[in-house]
Formats: sequence, C-alpha cells, structure tokens
Amino acid sequence: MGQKVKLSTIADSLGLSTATVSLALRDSPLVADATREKIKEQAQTLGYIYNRRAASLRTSRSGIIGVVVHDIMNPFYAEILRAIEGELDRNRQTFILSNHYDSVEKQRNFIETLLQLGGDGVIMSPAIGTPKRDIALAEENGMPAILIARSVDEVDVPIYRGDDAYGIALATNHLIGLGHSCIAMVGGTDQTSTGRHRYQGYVNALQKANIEVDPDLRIPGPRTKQAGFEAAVNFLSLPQKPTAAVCWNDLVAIGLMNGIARAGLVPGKDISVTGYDDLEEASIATPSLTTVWNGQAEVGRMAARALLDKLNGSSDADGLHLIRPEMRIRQSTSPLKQA
Amino acid sequence: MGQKVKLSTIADSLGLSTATVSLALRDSPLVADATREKIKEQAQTLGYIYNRRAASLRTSRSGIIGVVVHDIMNPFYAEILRAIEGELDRNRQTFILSNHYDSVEKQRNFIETLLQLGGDGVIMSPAIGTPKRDIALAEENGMPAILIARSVDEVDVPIYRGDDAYGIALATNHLIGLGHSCIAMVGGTDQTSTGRHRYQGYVNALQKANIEVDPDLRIPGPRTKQAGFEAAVNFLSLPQKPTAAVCWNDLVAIGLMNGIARAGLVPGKDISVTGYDDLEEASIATPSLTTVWNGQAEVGRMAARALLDKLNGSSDADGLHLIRPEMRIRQSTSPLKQA
DNA sequence: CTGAAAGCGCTTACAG
DNA sequence: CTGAAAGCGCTTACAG
Repeated sequence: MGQKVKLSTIADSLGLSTATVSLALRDSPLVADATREKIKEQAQTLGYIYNRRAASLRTSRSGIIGVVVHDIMNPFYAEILRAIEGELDRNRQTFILSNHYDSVEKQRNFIETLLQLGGDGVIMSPAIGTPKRDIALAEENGMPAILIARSVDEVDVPIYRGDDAYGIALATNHLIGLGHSCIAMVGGTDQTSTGRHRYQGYVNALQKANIEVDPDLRIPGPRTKQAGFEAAVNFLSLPQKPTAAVCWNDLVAIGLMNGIARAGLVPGKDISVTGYDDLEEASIATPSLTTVWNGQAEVGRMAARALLDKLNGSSDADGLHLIRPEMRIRQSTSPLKQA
Repeated sequence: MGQKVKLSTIADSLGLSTATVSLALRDSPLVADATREKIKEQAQTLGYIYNRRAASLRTSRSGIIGVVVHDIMNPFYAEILRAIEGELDRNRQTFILSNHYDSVEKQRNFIETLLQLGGDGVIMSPAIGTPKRDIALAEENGMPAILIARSVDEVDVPIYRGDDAYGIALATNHLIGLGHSCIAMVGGTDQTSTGRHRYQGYVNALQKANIEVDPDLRIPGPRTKQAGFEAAVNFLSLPQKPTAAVCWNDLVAIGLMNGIARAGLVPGKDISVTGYDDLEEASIATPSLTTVWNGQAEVGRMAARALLDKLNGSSDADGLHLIRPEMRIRQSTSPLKQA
C-alpha cells in the first residue's frame, strides 16, 4: 500500500497547485509544455493512480456503461457483446456486464447498481416481463438506455434488433421451396416479443403457400443446444411425421441435429433443419447449418454507437431500428425425398 | 432528471441531519426504529439513489471486483465466470468483466481502470507473457489479485487451477488402455503454463507405457472449435496414421470430430478422440465426448471465496491450489480396431 | 500560464 | 439517540 499518491502529492513535490497538475494530466492547453512534461514525469515516477470516483463525483460522468443481457454465455449474445466491446473500447469507456437470466428483479438490481456507480448509460436486452417503469428508472435518473434484440412495449428509446418475422419467413420459404410441407417449428416462447414475431413469421409463410397450419407442429420452449437435443425425441414422435424443422435458433438446430443423428437418422438428408442467427459455429456444424444471418455484430455496433452519440448530445436514434436478416444456405437442408 | 435527491434532501425534508439519515439507511442500531422507518419511507418516495462514488471516496471500499480472462465467450471461461458470479452476487459485490485476448497491454489497461475505480480486488486468468510487475501493480495499490486457470512464475498470490499434467495423463492412459499406441496431441501452445503442463502430461503417460514419443504427432495451436475443425486435415494426413487424438480441450475435440466426420470417417469408431474440461456441451456432442472434468465451477467458486476472504482480512490462501481432474468416459473413444 | 477556494455527496469520529 | 463539522480526491470557475 504505502500512502496514496494523489494530485496534491504531485503538486507539493513540484511546488505547484493541484489545479495545474489536474489540467496538465488531462492535456489542457492552458498549461505550459515544460510544466506539463515535468508533471507527467513526476506522476509516472510516483506511481500516481487517477481516482475516477473523485473525478466523477465532481463531473458527474463516470465513463462506465452497463450492458445486461439474458446470458452472456449464449453465443448469440456473446457475438453482440464482442461488437459492443470493440466500439466502447475505442471510446475508452469501461463496461460492466451482467446476466439477468430473465429475472426482472435481477435486472432492476443491476440498473440500480449502475445508477449508484454513476453509469453513463445502459444497453439492455430486456428480461421477459420488463415493465416500462424499469427503463424509465434509468432514463429519469439521467442514464440513457438502448434496447437490443428484444422490444418493450410503449417505450421510446432506441431499439436495435433483427426483423424476426421476415427472417423466419425466409427460412420457412426456403424449406417450402425444397418441397417440404410438413414443417415443424422447434423452440422459442410466446413470452418474448422475439418469440411471438418468429412464430408469426412461420405461420405467415405457411399460409401464403396455402399450407395448413397445424398448431401441434409447434414444439415451444427450447432455446439451448441441450434443450434442442432433448426435443428431438418429441420431434421424431410427432404423428404427422414432419420432414423439416424450422428452429428457434442455431443452438436449438444443432442440438436437434445431434438428437436426430443419435436416433439413427441423417440430419440434412432424412430431415431438413434450419437454424437462426448464423453463429460462428453454424458453418462448422455437421452437417453445416442452413440458417438466417441475424446481424449480431451489426446490432452490437449500432447500439453502442447510438449510446455514445446520445452521450454526446445527439438523440435522433429513438425508436425501432430493424436489421434485415439474410438467408445462408448450407448442408442441413435438402429437397424433400419422394416417398 | 429533475434535481438529484441526496442525503441532505431527505434530511432537510424531515428536519434531520445527514448523519442520521446516512446511519438509518445503513440500518445502524444507533438510530431509533421510528426514525429509521420514517427515513426509509421518505427515501423511497423521493426516489433516492445512493451515490456509491461518494461513499467509496470516503470509505475507500467500492464493492467492485474485476474479472479478466482470455475470452468470456469461450465456454470454459464462461463456466468459471458463472460460478464467480454466483458467489459474488451472494455477497452483493458488483463485478466488472473484461477479455484480454492474451494482450498484456489490454490486461494492464484493465487493471489500471479497476484501480481508478477503486476496485476491491481482481480475479484474473493471466494473459500470455504477463510480467509479475503487472500483478504487483494491483497488489501494491491495495487491490488483491487471485489467479485462475494459469500460473505466473514467482508470484505468491492465490492460484486456483486444475492439475493439467495429471488430467491429460488420465486421457492418454485411457487411450493406451484401449490399445491405442499411435496417439496424436492436437492443440495447445507452449506459451502458457497450461500448454506446457498438458503436453508434458501426455509425454509422461506415453513414456510410462514404453511408447515412443514422436514430436511430429503433436499438432500445436488449435484452441477453438473452428481451429480443431480445420486441424482435421492435418491430422488425417499425418504419415503415421494415428488412431486416436488427445485434444487440448473439448472445443478442439468437437471441432476435430466434425472435421473427421466431414472426411467420411466415424469419430469414436474409426478414430478415438478425447477432450478436456467436460463442458456442458461435451455430453450432447455426437458422439458424446470422452473427456476430463476440469472443475470449472470449483475453480470459480473457490477463487471468488478466496478473494472475499482476503477482503475480510484472512489471507491464508496464498499459493497454488490444484483441482484434481477426473475422467469422464463416453462414446468418442473405443478399443483399437485390429487391422 | 498558475493558484486559492469551493463543492461534488457521502461517512465518521466527536460532542452532547 | 441525534447533530455539526471535517474530509475522501478530484475539477472548475474565478482571480491574478
């Protein structure tokens, strides 16, 4: 430890005032070059550590940005976070990460902690059931919020996410184009906006192709590889014998393919499977996964940019910004085999 | 925004002093019950937000703990982080996460930022080439450090990691026991302590079984699924035609199996493959992965505990703590086929 | 170009 | 059981 080196330590040792030292260390042009150099050198040799708490107490800007998502370990969020990190790093912001695991309470605790630390802003993929007052809590205390991946009704902050209904329709149409008509939808939940949009997109595509929608072909729930794997049993025992599955995301699709393979069938040949997100992993799965690119990196980058812009005074990013998904056709889908 | 509600706002509105309000909000027994209740109610209605920067400036304790690892998106670290998170949450500490991507500079920046924020401690999986002075930087400024997963020479802080040499020998012996003698080692690097220990463990096991060690059977480098997938080409074209692969970790093993399958061979039957870590994913891979449990959750939990204990004054955890790995036998390994 | 002084919002002895 | 006052380490007008 030793005794703390602070501005006044440097100032005293050089016979200057703390005001001058403070200005010099932040490269103010008010300080003479020679003085500045001398001060910086001294700071270095004394091992001075800038106290951001003290500074931010004074300036009420902390350089801290919070990010809270369902689960940072989920590769979907991980890819978004990587993009956010890149953007914030470039702007020398510290970011604090948290999972809410879809607990509104955990999410609120995080927002409160962030406020206590004087966070400059927050990027969040809201937990299921997030009330708008939780977002208002941040905004009203001067901490702007940006939403990613999911919407919250009646909230007018910037939102960045993929166009889910459009994207899932791409996948469904792809399968219909290959001749499939008995197509199951595996995974997702009506409790999130994303879940509702994706199911709706699937239903729309079927109807447009005059294929009857059978609610029993929906296996709701799975959102992870493990759950997709376990869902294979249900999927394979559906009385309608689907020949294809539109999956909630890549994780579910990969899990489902593993489950199908375990049962002795060949995914991509016996059963066509589509994913969603186009994770890095999708292209190295076996078979490589036909999926829908969902622009994780775009979402992360744009959300971070929007927040930084907002902190710098501009605020024209409010409202919904949809990323347009794109089809990625690989080996996990193939034309319907004639019986 | 409105004007900020602070202690004095509450104090003034109730005709009390800030000292009393401060004590009441932190449940000091010095304050009369009735007064405390009144104060808490008022804080609630005014929407008071505790200013931790101000408090920590005074107390020099921030409730912030930093965690920096190679890559939080790597499931190995993700599983450790999950355990750390659980332990810190329980103790109402905020944790700040960062990747260093094996950049010593990025890691040092993080440590400095943490010091500036008044971090109470740091848990780190040190970047390749971390000099001991970077750890000293934290320690000397009153921020204790705990190492996980990797060691740094000549540093006497607590270290929690698996016993890599022992663990990889378990995997190697398992394959030898199945009759394999031409066993490749895929992935890892001599630049980390972990990499050196694992290769050494592999070499030791072979020598003990009187199997000649062929350096060409080592394919160094891969540490990700993608890299493991790509390494399959090299692996399959080795002139010695190995019948088994000891992989650096589960990710490499799963990638390698995918690559092997892509080449028309059946992993687990034609080629035996072992992983390392026993990620959640290992058991749902196809074939399910024979691997070595590496105690990620243990490491995370113990490291967090050690740090919290240290912050509370005890410090008997210095030095190396090895978690003993265990074999998990599944479907990706099988007896050597007789030619 | 540099310095003296106030203040950011808390907590903590110290009095009473 | 409650209050007055100092101080944590900065930054920012304001003077000179």
